[in-house]
Amino acid sequence: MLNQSTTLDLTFQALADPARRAMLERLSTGPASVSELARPFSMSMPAVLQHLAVLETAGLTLSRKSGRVRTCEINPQALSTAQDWLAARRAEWEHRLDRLEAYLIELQNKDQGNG
Amino acid sequence: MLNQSTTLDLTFQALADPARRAMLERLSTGPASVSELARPFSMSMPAVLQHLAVLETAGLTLSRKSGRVRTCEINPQALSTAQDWLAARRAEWEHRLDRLEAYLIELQNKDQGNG
DNA sequence: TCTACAGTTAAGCAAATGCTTAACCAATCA
DNA sequence: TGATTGGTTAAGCATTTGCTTAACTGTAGA
Repeated sequence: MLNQSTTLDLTFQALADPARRAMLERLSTGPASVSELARPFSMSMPAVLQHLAVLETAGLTLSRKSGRVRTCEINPQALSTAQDWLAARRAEWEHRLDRLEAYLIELQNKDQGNG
Repeated sequence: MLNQSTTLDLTFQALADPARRAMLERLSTGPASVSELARPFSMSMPAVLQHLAVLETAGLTLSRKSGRVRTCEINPQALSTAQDWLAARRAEWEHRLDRLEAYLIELQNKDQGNG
């Protein structure tokens, strides 16, 4: 098991490329072979393989080879680490904004009391 | 307004670096100056500036300069684009798994009927 | 068996990243 | 006014990334 920081590095890095996100979008509707994943792109096969390796290393996809066909699919546990991190950041600053708002309302009420 | 793909590229790319994530974590608890953000790192000032530029270009942070101090803060609208994309992917393949499960249960019931 | 298909490996290259040092500007403060 | 603080710019450099072409392996079908 890799540490949290490295997992996030690999995950966000993998998601930072439009070709890799397109592949993930395709895979999120069901498994696909390497050449099926390659089809929408005007990119050499080795380039596609490299993108798939990035996704798999990040733990976002899984693949198995049967005969001469390699079938790729989404790793069901994936994405959640990234989602969790984003949700945590969001929760923190929303909490802060809530407190700020509460403080400003409190100030306003005091002002009215003094007016 | 940039197109969706470019926004996602910049956002995920920005989030792919542990130093930038640490800065965002700090900022999610409230605004901070550049040198305050730099303090936890053994990194030159220009390096910190570059990380902050990446965050700001991705729209994840905002900053304003007053006197000689630049104050940075989270851009409240940020993160949501990334979160939305992740949530959509997740919804798609969970939907697919649900259908697969339903199909398998159906098969099982038919088998029992035939047994 | 021979041929085509699906995938893989290796080598190389241009551009992008993440960092450094050095020099510099502008706002405070003694 | 002169030193210090906070930030900025420019230039350079090693590494990584994303791609290419060329050569190759293993499987399947005629």
